[in-house]
Amino acid sequence: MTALLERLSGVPGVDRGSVERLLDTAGGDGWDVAIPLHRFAAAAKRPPNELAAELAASLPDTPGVARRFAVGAYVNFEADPAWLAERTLAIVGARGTSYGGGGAAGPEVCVEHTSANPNAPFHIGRVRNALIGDTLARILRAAGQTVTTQYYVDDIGRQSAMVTWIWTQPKEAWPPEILATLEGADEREERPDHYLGRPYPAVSAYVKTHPEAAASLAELCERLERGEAPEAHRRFCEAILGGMLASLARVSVTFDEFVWESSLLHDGSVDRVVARLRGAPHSVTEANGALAIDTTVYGLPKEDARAVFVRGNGTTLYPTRDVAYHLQKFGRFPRVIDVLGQDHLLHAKTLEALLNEIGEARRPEFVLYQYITVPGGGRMSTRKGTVVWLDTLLDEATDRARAEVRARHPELSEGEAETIALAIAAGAVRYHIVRIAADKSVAFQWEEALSFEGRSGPFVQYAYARASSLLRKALDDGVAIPTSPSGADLTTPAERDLVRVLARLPRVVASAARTKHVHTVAGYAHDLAESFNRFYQTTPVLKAEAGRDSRLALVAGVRQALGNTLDLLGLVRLERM
RNA sequence: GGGCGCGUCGCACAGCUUGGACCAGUGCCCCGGAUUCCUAAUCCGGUUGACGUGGGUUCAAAUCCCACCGCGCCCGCCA
Repeated sequence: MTALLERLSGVPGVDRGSVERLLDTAGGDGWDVAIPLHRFAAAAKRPPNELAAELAASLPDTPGVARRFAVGAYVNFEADPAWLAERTLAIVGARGTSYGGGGAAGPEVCVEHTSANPNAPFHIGRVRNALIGDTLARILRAAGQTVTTQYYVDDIGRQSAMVTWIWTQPKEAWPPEILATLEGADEREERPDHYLGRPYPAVSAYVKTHPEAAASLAELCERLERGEAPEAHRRFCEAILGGMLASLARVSVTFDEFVWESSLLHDGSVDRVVARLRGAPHSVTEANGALAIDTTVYGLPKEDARAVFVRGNGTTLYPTRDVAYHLQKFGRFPRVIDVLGQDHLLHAKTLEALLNEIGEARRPEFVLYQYITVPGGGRMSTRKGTVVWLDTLLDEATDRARAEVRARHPELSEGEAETIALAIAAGAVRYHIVRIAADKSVAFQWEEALSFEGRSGPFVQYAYARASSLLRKALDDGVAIPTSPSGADLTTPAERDLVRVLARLPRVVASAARTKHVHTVAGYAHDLAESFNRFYQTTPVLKAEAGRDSRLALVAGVRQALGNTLDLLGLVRLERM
């Protein structure tokens, strides 16, 4: 390949990068790499077919390349399968759990994701943020970067204030329509996010039509901002947040740090942002005393071209506080990534404008995702009864997985079966959401989300379990797993294909880390599992008449890669299922 | 009205960043097969496509550009 590069480098208009990119072309019939020469031929003012034939004939032999030949305007290379198998398995064996990752460390990065208001349980729409963010963090870590994940807890805004507002009133004083939301609920049986979150939608609707309630809520908001929150407020926030985090823990999502919005008010950093925005180039004062930035020059799609950063009553807004939060992040991390829903796009643009206004040159990188909608279309709504709670989905998935595990493995203890069922349920849900590109909206469908077959998390987990069982059996039989196979044994179509997919993992991880497209890793996981299943189905290993050791080594390598891929996706490795 | 995103078999997705073996790949569904043998949550075979529409650039377009159509979200002194 190097020789090819050198030959082409003599051609005017050809740069090394454009040749290297072509090397990722997928393998086809009889070839592993195909280089189209049209563009080089054009630069050299030669017919492409002629150039291809000449190069194919004149390139020096390269280790690992079994054959090269010209077809039309393409030069094709066929890898030596034995060489590829030995080399790939040697690398997998040497890298172990870090196979697929590595690379340059890069700057320390902060990934902020989820940051859902502590006012209600997670529904599966909200959880998309957490799963994209958590998976991205895993991929970046695997790629060699130092990652800190942060959850920004909004304990200042109206959402969390509504919870405190209603719960600090005696129940006798609750409006009937709000009280009704507690019907049939038992505080001792429901987690705090579910129980305390019950009245929220009703409260939200109520204050829209009852001015005195709205005024009372506004007063509470002001108190929160002044640092005069009722003692119970933090308790409610923590209780609900705790419940929400318990949901996320079921799908293996955890956080390194939590940043409470109130802390930015109390340490004066929000005040400093306000002071800097006051003196900003496009700062304006509105009639009622509110402070804003005239965003005309930024072309934001806002009708009045105003980004208000202090209300008429002197309190601040979410964008103002978010500037303070980002300055804090910039102070600690050279690189900052925010995972945001599509509805926050304008906020992201506003944030950039505000940062520009205070002369801050650094910017966060945004990962935007589209919503998960309900089958009939539209967002999930508690009032319309179209909400699917993460916990409900996981419970149902666990029930189904449990039944399947018990049917397959009656010998397992209840505890073992439960552990496996939980892992399968979580795997199905995680995979189902993260397999789709972030910029696609998803119409949620129960049966799809609960599928354990085909392109699913359990499919990948199953392939891993099969590989594990096979190796376990080998060890039980006293067969050692060899570390260096003979590639010459691994030449059936199923083996060659499996080796090729196995060898692809490092490129997949590097690409996913660069583009922040986490779904590509899910796609790869399926490809590898599928390729392994095909091999498994068609190729005897333990009972192989010849080449058993090499096949065992291949299985060990694939198991390693499958396991690493499961880690990247946050799916539990199961040794049996 | 303005901004952003999406539009690929019946359904759900991949491929688009970096045009090239894509006369387009995967899963589900449907039909037919495979288990004396390492887990059948598997595998094999079959059926299914105007890549939203129209134009442009190019030797070459699902991929890049323009327009239009459809869908989603946003355009708050909410977050």
